[in-house]
Amino acid sequence: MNLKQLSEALGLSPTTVSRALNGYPEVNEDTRERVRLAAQKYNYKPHARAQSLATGRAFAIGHVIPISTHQQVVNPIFGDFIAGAGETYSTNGYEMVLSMVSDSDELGAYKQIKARGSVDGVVVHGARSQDPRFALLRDINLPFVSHGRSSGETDPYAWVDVNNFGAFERATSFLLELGHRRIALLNGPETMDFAVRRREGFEAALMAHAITPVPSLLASQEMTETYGYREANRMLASDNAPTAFVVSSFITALGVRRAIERSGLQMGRDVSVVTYDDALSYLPNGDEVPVFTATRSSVREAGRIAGQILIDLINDPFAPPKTHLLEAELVIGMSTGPCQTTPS
Amino acid sequence: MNLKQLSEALGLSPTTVSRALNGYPEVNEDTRERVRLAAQKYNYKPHARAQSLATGRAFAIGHVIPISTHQQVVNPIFGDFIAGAGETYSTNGYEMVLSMVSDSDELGAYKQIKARGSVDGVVVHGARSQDPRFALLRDINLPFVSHGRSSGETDPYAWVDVNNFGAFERATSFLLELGHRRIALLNGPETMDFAVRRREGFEAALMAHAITPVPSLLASQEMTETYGYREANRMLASDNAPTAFVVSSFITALGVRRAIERSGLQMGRDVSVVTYDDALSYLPNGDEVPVFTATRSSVREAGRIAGQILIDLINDPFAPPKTHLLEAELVIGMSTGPCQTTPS
DNA sequence: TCTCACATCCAAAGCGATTTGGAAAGGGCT
DNA sequence: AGCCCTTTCCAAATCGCTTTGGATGTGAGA
Repeated sequence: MNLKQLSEALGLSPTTVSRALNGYPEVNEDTRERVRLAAQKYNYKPHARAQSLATGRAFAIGHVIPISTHQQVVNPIFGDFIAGAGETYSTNGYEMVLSMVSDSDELGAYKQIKARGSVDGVVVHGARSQDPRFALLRDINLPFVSHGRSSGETDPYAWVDVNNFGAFERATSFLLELGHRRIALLNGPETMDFAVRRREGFEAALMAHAITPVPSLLASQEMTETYGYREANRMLASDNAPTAFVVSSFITALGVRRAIERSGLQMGRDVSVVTYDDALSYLPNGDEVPVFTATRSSVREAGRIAGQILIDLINDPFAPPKTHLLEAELVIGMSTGPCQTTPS
Repeated sequence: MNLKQLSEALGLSPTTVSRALNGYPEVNEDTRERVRLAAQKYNYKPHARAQSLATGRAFAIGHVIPISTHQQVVNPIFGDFIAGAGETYSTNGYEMVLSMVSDSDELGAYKQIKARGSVDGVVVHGARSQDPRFALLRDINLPFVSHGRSSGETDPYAWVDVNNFGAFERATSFLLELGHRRIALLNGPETMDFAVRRREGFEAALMAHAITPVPSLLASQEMTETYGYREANRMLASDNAPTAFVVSSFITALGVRRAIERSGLQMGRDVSVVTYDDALSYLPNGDEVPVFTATRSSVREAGRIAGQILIDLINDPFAPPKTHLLEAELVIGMSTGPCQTTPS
């Protein structure tokens, strides 16, 4: 059933039917109601492609997901993020189109998306410190919102981000107050902007206690479970092992816990762990009482907000781009306790 | 730059330019080359929406991701699956459009997608045993491929699946051969077709050793980490605790390991675990030597194959629908060993 | 009665591609 | 030359919608 057929069935012109359904004022309310009922009865839905050709708007938003060319790792937070964004889209009548692209030809992917005209805007995933994508997107005039900030950027742009600096400063301070002095950081890859901010927050907290960070207690890699296991093992076996870990990802923290237990130690008593928790739906942090002490912020919520900011931007391209800084909350779990060893 | 502008720049008609680019024979090879070069020079890409309006094909494939209304869990395998499908799409010039929809109005989502004409076909995620989606999709004439089979279906349909029965029969047999007799199964929700097949494989192996399954050693829920922890804890604390676990998901297996270690036992020595492993990119099963003994099949590969099957089906709707059964391999890790306790 | 404003509806022209049905030019044959 | 067949190109219709610019009818005011 298309518009023409529907209009014939109603004895009206396509113009009137279109206007009735789109809420234009120049149509009688009785007629509008009649049209509405008929549309429902015949399950008429405007053909999206035709509609977008006529309006010049795609009513779709693109997500370009970079996949690291070498490691081929799909970021686990991605599912929950787009679930959040998807909620926003569906309530606003938008579709979501996805491109998985190896990060080497990501820029080309944006150009192509723009030329093909299949989306009204894009969400930039995994902002890096000096990120060439921002300049490109401005250049080709494609509205965007970024998940994560990019420190290199001077011009304003729309973003959603977590206060990574604050979260890691707080997590580290919490451990310091428990008496820990040798604290390790298992960070994400520092090509990512968020990872840089997290390290800075970590270091700021140490500095405030007059402690200089030890390079051997810093790691920065793709955040897998085995990464946590391997690095924690290495550090725990070293000469002066850390008494506490700050970890950038829940999954990596699972690996850290495995290493701790493999060493015959007990997490929370012998070694403390604070992890960042994206609140992934399939990785809840325990039931009533949290397993890990964690700085937590829902990535799904971030997705919801990002979607809304982008839609607002598309509707009003000349408004100043909105930004949203989420604060991570510190939840106390069973993975932290006072430092046992007397500081040397 | 659109087709008309490009044709004017070339001094040709839009018709000829279109034909040149689409490989039609009625155009001189020299002209074709000239057109090609100009298209490249101006970075001309056909406008996807216009193209699909004219051809009646969207060159896009839909994925409807059901989110369990109550628990709001996004299936973790989803990211890797669509990464695989995405590879196939991009090499074939297709886009991927995603809808996250709460499973209560999933059927409506398909109807809407069809009416809006934004995709040429859909991938059905998470096939259930009696699954109403198949009838609906046939009814509205929307090509589809299913990830997972549906036992209720009698008519042929396209699918990709893992030999779940075989994988769990094999895993269970492996444990039986190690001397285990009290074996627990932590399964996924048995509304899912794959979960039913897995239990059947598990039971078949037990039966072959003349063992009747014990209800208290069976669990069937959403496959989170805490689920594994909770259920394993409960079972290990019970009167006659299992000496081995068969687990339906890597993430759940992490919870099982946590429970084992919390009980002061050692995995692989005191209690054995075999898990199903979807080979998620961010959850590798150890480095060189696998942590878990596992039946493994890459869900990303499944995504690749599903995408190809669907595209083939779209190109030739009257061909018999293709199917693909993946075999899971059994990899031996450190989580299994001979049964220590003498059978009672 | 005539005029004007307003409410209500419609015909036709886009949007940017593909595709049908020729038209024009060139070459081979009688 | 005259005819026909190829080769090479093009004008115009089409896909399903929106939107511009009227057209028609009605009632109020003069």
